[in-house]
Parts: sequence; structure tokens; C-alpha cells
Amino acid sequence: MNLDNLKNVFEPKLLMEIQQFGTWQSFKEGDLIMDYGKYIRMMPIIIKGTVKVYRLDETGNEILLYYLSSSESCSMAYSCCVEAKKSEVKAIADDDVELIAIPHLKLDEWLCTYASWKNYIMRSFNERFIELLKSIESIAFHKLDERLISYLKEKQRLSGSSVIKASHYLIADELATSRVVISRLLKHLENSKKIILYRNEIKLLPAFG
Amino acid sequence: MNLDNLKNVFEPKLLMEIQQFGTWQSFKEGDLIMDYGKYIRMMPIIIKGTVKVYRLDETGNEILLYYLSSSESCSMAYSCCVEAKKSEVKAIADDDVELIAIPHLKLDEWLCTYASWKNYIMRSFNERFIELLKSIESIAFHKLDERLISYLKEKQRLSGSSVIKASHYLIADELATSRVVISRLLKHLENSKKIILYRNEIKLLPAFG
DNA sequence: CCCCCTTTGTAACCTTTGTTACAAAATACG
DNA sequence: CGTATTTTGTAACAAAGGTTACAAAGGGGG
Repeated sequence: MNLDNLKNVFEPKLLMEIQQFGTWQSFKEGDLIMDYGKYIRMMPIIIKGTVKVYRLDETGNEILLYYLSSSESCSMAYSCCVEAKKSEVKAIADDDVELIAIPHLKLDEWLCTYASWKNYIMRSFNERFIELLKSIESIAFHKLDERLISYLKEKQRLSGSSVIKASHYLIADELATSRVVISRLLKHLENSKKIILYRNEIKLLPAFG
Repeated sequence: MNLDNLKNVFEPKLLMEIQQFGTWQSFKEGDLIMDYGKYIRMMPIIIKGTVKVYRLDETGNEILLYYLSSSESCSMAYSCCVEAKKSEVKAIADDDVELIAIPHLKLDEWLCTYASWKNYIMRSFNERFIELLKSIESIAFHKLDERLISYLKEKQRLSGSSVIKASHYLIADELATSRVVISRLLKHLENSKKIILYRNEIKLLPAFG
């Protein structure tokens, strides 16, 4: 593995430091990368694959915060590192994942020595922030059918494929509703020739938009 | 005005710098502190009063992000400063507000020179983050009646008073629903002896909890 | 090839929330 | 004091989403 994805993000000297001080880690689909309550001493930068980040709220609901993919990082991990706190999130490999873990001492150091690092961190925070805001907007102002469509489009964008592999149950879970409701809405979309349903698969047709 | 509120947050030397480089600003209830599209070159630290921070989403809905009160700061402003971007948020004084504005050059500098500053910034990000997560949780998993009760309790906590000054219309707006619905739910709460309704006022009774 | 488990389809019904419409009360303001 | 504006109360209805229950189809493993 190499750090080519990061070439446009960091200056060469910082890349060398990342190479030197970072630790390579590999995970297989479904692997638990980080769990609630563990101490975080490293911040991950995703090189390959996709990571799902969850949070457990006070009432025991597990909520999907965001997906991390190539060259992205986890703001929650960062702020945990800086404050030396236990993890409030759980991270699971959504497919096979390669990442490089940066020790927390370097996080601090680079903030002062590399402008590109500081910008990267700030941009990460901002992107996660905007991401959450979009979630709120989506839940607060859009009906489930619209949200489902956005969800499918996002999956399409992330995977680069018009065939989405997911069960109705999984989708329901990520949209915080029930399976029956999702099945109903998907069936509507199929009836209007926007998608075709298979077992564990949804094919988006050209008419899907 | 003085910086006593910040004594427990920052070390004395940093306090002096804040005093020296920060600019005092006062606003009256309802004043526009920051608007969409303006360049942000200062980060505010609230000394007195409460600020409401809004964001405009793609579909034109204005959404209340969070309240800022004493010794708190606005993470959105911070990341805007660092990336020299235009404001994506609007800030309105909820009552009379005193704040001290820190020029963006100092933001960067202090990050390296004062550990307490770095921690403050990180904690701010984290708090806003958690705040948003709570919003999502609330909207996604709780029914309107529960959300209304939380809303009233939060207002009570922030103002320190059991009498909440707000019209049904305002509440409906902040919970992203319609006035009629809020009136209905409030009337239920009144009928069950939890609150008493007046014009522009809601009195929380002991039974409210 | 059979059994089991997961996934999907569908109906019927209930609850919550949103909408429209209209009236009455409170307040602001000239 | 009288009129305009804002705020609140309420009814009646519509729509969206949640729940329960049950059947059928698909796939995996022995």
C-alpha cells in the first residue's frame, strides 16, 4: 500500500512523516474497527474502502453518523484524542478497509508545523458537520419517500454502481423506520419503473434519475 | 465588562492576550450578529446573553442549529475563519449580548502556543457536534409530544425560569412543525395540569417534572 | 432434496402529524 | 376608544407513517 491518494492533500514532507509515524491497519468487511468506551490514541485516515461510524444515544438507539471513505478521517476520533477521552462511537468496516493510524502526539505537533494538516483537520470537522446538518434537514423537512430516494442515490454515488446491495431491513434501520414501510415505498418505486427489486439487491433504472 | 467568566477556561497569560487583541461588541435583542454570505474574520466568544445560530439549507429552509451562551463559541465561525470562507450561518441576539471577537490570525497562533486554547476549540467542536447529534436523535426517534417537553425543559434550563416566553408560532418554527399542532399538544399538557398557558407565556408547573 | 432461516409482499388497522378554515381573545396603535 | 394585528382555541379532515400478522419466495447447509 502507498499514500498516493493523499498526494493532493498533504505536502511531501508531511507525507513522509505520515509514512514514518503512521501505522498501517487492514480490516475485512464487517470487522469492528473501534468500539464504544475504548480509549482512542490514534486517528485513522482511510486509504481504501468505506467505514461506517455509529453512535449510541442516551435512549439506547444506535444511529449511523456518517460514512468515511478514501482520504477521509473521523472528527470524533480526533476530538477524542485531543481530550484523551473514551470513544463515543463505533466504527465498522463496510467493505475491506486499509487505513493508516496517526498517533495522537503527532496530531498536535503537525497542527502547528504543517498548514496542510491544520486545514485538513478543519475541513474534516466542517465536512462531518455539514453531513450532520444534511441529516437533520433530511429528517426534519423531507418525507420518507424523498429520503429513500436520496439514500439510494447516495449509495449509488459511493459505490459507483447502479446496483445497490442491501436488504430492506438494513435500509429501514439506516433511515430509522420499519422494514414494512421501506418495502412499501420500494414497491411503489418499482411499479413506477424507477427500480427493479431482487433479493438483497436493488437495481436503479435510467428513469430513476 | 470583564473576562471573569473565562477565568476557569483560559490561563492568565492567554486571558491577557484576549483582552489585548479581542474586540468588544454589544448587541440588543433581535440584532443580527452575522448573516449568510458575509466574510468571517473574527471568532466570537460570548460573554453575556444568548445567541441563536441558524443555517439555510439547499431547499431554502432555515434551521436552528444551536444556542450559544456564556463562554461558548461558534464552531462554524471558527472553521469559516480558518478556511477564509463566507458565512454559512446567521446569528441573532436572543437577548442583550456582549461578546469578544478574536481576529483570525490569533486563532491560529494560539492553537500552537496555548494548550488551553486548543482544548477550548476542540471542546467547542465536540459540544456543537453532540448538540447536533441530540437534534438528530430527537427528530428521528422521539414523537413530537416528547420533543416539545424536552424543548420546554431546555428553555427552562437556559433561562433559569419556569415561565417560558414564547408564542406557539415560534415554538412550532423551532421544532419544524405547524402552529396548530403545537397549540394542540400544549393544550393537552395544560389539561393534564403540567403547564398553564398564557399569551406569549407558558408556565411550567411542579408536575411538569 | 428437505428443512430452516432470511428476505420480501401485502392487507388491515391505528396513531401521529399536517392542513384548512374559522372564531374569539389579547394586544398594539393611531 | 375603535380598529388592525397577533395570538390562541378548536373542529374536521387528509395524509403519512407505524404496527401486526401472515404468507410466500429464495438460499444455505446438512
